[in-house]
Amino acid sequence: MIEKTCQTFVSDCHIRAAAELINHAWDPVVLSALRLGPTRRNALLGRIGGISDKVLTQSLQRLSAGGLVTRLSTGDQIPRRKGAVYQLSSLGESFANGPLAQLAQWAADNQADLVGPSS
Amino acid sequence: MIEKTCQTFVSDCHIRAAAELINHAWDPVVLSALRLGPTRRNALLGRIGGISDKVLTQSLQRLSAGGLVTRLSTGDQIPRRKGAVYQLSSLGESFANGPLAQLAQWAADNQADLVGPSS
DNA sequence: TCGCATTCCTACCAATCGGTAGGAACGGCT
DNA sequence: AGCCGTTCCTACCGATTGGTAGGAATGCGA
Repeated sequence: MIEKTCQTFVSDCHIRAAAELINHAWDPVVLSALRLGPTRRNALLGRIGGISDKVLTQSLQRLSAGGLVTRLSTGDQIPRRKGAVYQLSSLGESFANGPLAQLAQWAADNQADLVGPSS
Repeated sequence: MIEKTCQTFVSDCHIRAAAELINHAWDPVVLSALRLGPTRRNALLGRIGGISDKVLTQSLQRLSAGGLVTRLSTGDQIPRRKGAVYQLSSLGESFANGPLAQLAQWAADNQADLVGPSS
């Protein structure tokens, strides 16, 4: 999908690559929440208000597969462990502290001018 | 939806507001394409490869409703005019040249480390 | 006046996303 | 051993997204 669209509009085809990282509603929020440091799943559920159990799991899986988030199994690699901890990878950190932080900053600055669908 | 989730994780709830602007796959691409200047609909269709007619229309409507894009009716306000031209509003320009450009830049810099779903 | 390109809309359709509900595997505690 | 909290999965559901196809309205040129 990406390769094909890159034949035109070459200079900005990176936008599509980056957009896929944040195309899911909760992914940016999860990444932002992880900026506060390594966090357990359940702590994320509480810190992020309104996210459902399943979606958080899927989001973490997506972000892990994309290399933005690392799962620290406290003991071994067996899933469904209790003490699993998620943290930003170096790539995820550069993303969350870079463009994502800029995005949030811009939204904060232009809050008054934003016409959200729910306001 | 936003108001409720903002009760927790307040400092970064702006991320959700900003995320809604780019939650649709093609919106960031359209905004990027408009950075090159006021463009007619059909020119956008050609410049952006792979986007469908309907989706571009919807994207432009969304972005216009959000105040990021302005539609310049060459003559009057009647829709379905031939010479309609779209351009970034000042808000859209600050968004496209700010966080969106940063996003693209980051994606270009980290291109090698990105594991896209289609690669 | 007759096409023709352009803009935009309206069905449909498949795929996906987020949500709820229920349950399974694992660890910790008593 | 028994119970509970945590992590994660599955099955279903409604809503939304993006795509295709077809058509309507407008303006332009032959």
